[in-house]
Amino acid sequence: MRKGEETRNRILDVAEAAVLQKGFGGTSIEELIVETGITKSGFFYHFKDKNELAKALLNRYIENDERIYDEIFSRARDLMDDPLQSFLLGLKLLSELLSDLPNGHPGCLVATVCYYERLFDREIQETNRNAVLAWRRRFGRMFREIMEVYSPREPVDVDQLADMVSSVLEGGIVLSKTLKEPNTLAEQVLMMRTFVRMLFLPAIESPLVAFRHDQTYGVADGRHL
Amino acid sequence: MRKGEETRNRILDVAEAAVLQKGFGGTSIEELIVETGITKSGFFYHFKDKNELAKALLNRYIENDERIYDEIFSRARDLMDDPLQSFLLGLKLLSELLSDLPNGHPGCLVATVCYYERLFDREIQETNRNAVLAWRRRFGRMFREIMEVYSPREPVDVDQLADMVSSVLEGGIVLSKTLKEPNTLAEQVLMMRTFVRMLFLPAIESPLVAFRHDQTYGVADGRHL
DNA sequence: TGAAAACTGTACCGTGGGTACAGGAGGGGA
DNA sequence: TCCCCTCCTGTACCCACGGTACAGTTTTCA
Repeated sequence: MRKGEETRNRILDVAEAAVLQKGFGGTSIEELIVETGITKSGFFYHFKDKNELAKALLNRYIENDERIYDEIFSRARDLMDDPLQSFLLGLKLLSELLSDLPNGHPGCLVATVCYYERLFDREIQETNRNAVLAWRRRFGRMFREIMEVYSPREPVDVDQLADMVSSVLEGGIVLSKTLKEPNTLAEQVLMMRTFVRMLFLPAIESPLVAFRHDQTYGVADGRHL
Repeated sequence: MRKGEETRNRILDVAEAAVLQKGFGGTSIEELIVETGITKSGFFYHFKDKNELAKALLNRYIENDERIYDEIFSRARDLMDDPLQSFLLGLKLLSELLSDLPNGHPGCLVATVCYYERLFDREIQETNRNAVLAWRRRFGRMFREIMEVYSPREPVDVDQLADMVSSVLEGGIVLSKTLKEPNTLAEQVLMMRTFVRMLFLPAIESPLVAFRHDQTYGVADGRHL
């Protein structure tokens, strides 16, 4: 029971690293069992086929991903009361976490599955879709909270704004990996942060601001940091 | 000569569609020759191995990609003299082109290669890297032109800003494909457009703008965190 | 100590990537 | 007319890999 879980996780660890580098099709079960130090029979004891492995891999990845976002943004929430400042801090923390990764971000399994879709069953595709929708809900929720206090400088759709966070992350990973510039991803997150800050905070703080906006409480909150 | 080119292109067409749906590892030469209506020997007459196919595929894709951007942004340049307005129009045209794709964007080969890197030789990885660098140069050039006329509301690094256009495109493709929402990609491009507009255009057009700008620039910017 | 869990070992099958090579159709130039 | 070159087809074969089947062995833990 205990032992089984452990071996299973070791396989998943090895598989995840391999899949993110070579894709599912490029990762052979053979190499996984060699690196894990298990036999072929042992492998198929844990996963009845490659699709089953993919399913477990994706679910584990998504859970872990969610956990990380939970931690970061709840920590940011603890440090900042204002929803905007808290979100901005969250993006900062995220970018720091990303730039601390020694070899850069290894890649996103959601993207890997996206570019491999046809070979998986519907269940995996649905899981993947739900993961992206969860991001949308997560960031959407945060932006809605922000909008209860601040009004955006330009009209934006909350879901589209939330999606942009995901886009920049996914795209940043692709750029970072392709360019072999580990820092590019973190920089992109900070660019997104700039966008959000600019969207909700008035650029200049001066008494004149009050004349521009009906509501000025956002200004006061934004100033003290 | 003529005939050979034609067959070769037919193979590439079939291969591109397949690879974008299933990745390189998930695409078998067998299916390509069936769909192209050619024999295995015929296939290997044109491409000595799968790596060679990938190389041709990627080069063709990148060329085509560059051509599309050239067309869009040079058309925008013809219609608008101002570099900012021209760029904003370009993004609008791009988003329209993307939302006109009947089944959504089929996927980006650069991303596919990125998530498959280890199985290709250095040459392909370099080609891919150069493609992303070309995007950076392209958009960077445009932003530099813009900055000769407009000053950004917040300090930004030109390359990072240029990369963000690529990020949003790549990420938007992933989201769009995964969610099976063809329009999401076009919406993301428009969000990027909003960002650029907000960054360079003053939000409110009133005599106060000029006044505020000189006086208090920088107070609101990133001192926090 | 005994049953269930967690494997190992062996043998086998089909598919796919890839090689080798012989040969044929068709067009274009000498 | 002939020949050569391009563009293929056909056949045969090799190995790697995914996957199945199943018998046997060790480890764990209740």
